[in-house]
Amino acid sequence: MSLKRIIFLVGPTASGKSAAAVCLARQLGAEIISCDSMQVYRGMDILTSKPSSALRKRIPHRLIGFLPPSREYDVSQYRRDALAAIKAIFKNGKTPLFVGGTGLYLSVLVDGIFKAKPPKSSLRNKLYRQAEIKGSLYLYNHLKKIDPEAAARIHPNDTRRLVRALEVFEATGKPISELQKHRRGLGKEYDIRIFCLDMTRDELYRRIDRRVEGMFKNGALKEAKKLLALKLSRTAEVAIGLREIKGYLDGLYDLEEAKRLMQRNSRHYAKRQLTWFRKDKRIKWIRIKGNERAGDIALRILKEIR
RNA sequence: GCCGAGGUAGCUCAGUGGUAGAGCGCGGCCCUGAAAAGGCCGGCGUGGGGGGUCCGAUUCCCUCCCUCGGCA
Repeated sequence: MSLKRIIFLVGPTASGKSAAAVCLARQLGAEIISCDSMQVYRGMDILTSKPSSALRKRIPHRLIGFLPPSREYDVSQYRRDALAAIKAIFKNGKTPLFVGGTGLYLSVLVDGIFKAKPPKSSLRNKLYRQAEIKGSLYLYNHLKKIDPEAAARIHPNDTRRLVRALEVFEATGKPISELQKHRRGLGKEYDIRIFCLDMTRDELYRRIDRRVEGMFKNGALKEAKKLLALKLSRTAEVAIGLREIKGYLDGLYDLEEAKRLMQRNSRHYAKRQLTWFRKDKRIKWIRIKGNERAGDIALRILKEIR
């Protein structure tokens, strides 16, 4: 018996995933599941370039805009929700097609995550306070004693990961490096195909600049104002665009500068995404030329699948 | 045309008689419960062109070119 198939279409921001995905989904008889840490939030539409309602009418999309931006959300919850979505799609007799640019979400699905209880904010806060008072090196040296393997992989300045490793140890009594070895992802049970859209850096950066330009024409400022008035979750509040526009609203610089910063930060983000995808050798790269149309891109991917 | 200031990294600029830095940009990388986050690494350079002095010039001298101010 052959394994059921799950397709992933990933790529840096502004590479044209959404449109290509809908074309591909039609050809495949697939339904789309978003693989994006920001598009889960309601009311963050322009800033996250959610697929248009026209696209979403053509093919069902899941895990988009279903959470208030005040709600905390993380990889583990995403995994749970994504697995449920996969189940539902198979039940419909369709193929799940994941589309998005959040590399961590992708690998947690494919490679799994170790089981753990949700982090306790009291413990986490305590560790951050320690880092602030005694410096992250203090945390690092502590980690080195209890989990040298993890310490070897984490840089002494990477407070976030140091805190996570220590918090896991305090909560479970086991080193995180040990727990991380026990992961089980979709890769074992399904036929996983991963495609990444790719183009020259110049072309990608041009698209990013254009996209940000378009966001402002479509009301990014108004959307950001509305969001900034809310109490945002830790994830939602760091969406590209919010900090930059807040600076403008606070009178630190003009709107042009806010736009420039958004473009630059999006470029940096895209670069990090590419680094992440590059190291995953399972990925099949789809090199896009000039202004290749979504339908043609989908066709090329289809050919690879069959 | 004359006077003044200046031409050094993609940009803005610092510095030195022993082949050059900083910030930003840019490039590479790490990453598994905040990931559009967080962290690490890298100077990427015919020092405007040509000539001279000197063991040695980006630095001193001459000349040409260019830019910006002022006077015409």
